[in-house]
Amino acid sequence: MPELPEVEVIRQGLAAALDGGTVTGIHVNDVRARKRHKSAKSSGTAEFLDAHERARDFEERLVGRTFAHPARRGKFLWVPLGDTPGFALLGHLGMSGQLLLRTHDQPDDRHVRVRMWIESPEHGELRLDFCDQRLFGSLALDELVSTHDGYAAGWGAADPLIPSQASHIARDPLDPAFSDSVAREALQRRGIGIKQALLNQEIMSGVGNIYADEALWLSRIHPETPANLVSTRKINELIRSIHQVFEKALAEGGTSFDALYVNVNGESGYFAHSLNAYGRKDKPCPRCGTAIKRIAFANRGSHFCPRCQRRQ
DNA sequence: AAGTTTGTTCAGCT
DNA sequence: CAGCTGAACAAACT
Repeated sequence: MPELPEVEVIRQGLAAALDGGTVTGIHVNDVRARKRHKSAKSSGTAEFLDAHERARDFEERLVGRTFAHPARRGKFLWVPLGDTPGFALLGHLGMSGQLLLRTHDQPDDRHVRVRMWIESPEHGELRLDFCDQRLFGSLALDELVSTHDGYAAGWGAADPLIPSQASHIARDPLDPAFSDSVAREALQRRGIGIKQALLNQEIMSGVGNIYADEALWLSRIHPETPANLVSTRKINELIRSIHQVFEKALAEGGTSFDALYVNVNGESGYFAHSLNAYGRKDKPCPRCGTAIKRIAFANRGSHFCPRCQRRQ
């Protein structure tokens, strides 16, 4: 369940260890963990063989390569290859993915799907383990393409180059090149519920189910209000609320952080935050005391205060 | 033991 | 083509 703040904490944690580091070895334990990786070569007919062939292609093309500085847009994280311009290791954590930095002698964590051995100029010999219980996350070696607006691709990115698989993702509210008016107009063009629009990463990125509920609670908007019926004033307030929940979570996530032990996962991260709406069904609204309501909406649970957040 | 939960992509509509 | 809906993916929970 990592959303933008959790992914950003991981990016910051990986930066010192990976920047300038060389991949001395790599092993894909579970071929499903890199389903985003598209082989450069044409592949076999059987899906099973195809997956293994692509896993081998991933290993072969990454071993011996050197990493540059990690970057992020929304929930997508990538590490450009310093010695192979135009390519980056791309990762998405899905719902349960973790990128763990370990020393060579540390015991295995659960669900290690891909392991890389790294020689880091700062920290010496390390392991980078991609762990994922539910396998919705994935790694890939991806090609870098130009950003649509010509600005640097995201946080940590120096160049206007973004992995092809993340190029359709909209900028997130913490991105220096994020535009409030572009995001507002994109939201107001849609007839779908405002919450559903927030979860669409092509309109604005980084927001998942939890922070969507929190930001809507903060700005007192009912999740099912059609996006095009939310006033400009309210949309502006909503964008400010998203900023606020992101910054707060980022500040909290960043404090308990150790460069050699990147272990930020959804669960422990969110537990540390004080949530006002998400997961608080039947508990009192911290603002007015009314019981928080939970509804199933677009195949997700939505939590809101029926008094503060009135339906339009 | 079937249902719930989560983010993204894609097929298939209007 | 743009916008939208629903299915699919995986596995640990209850």
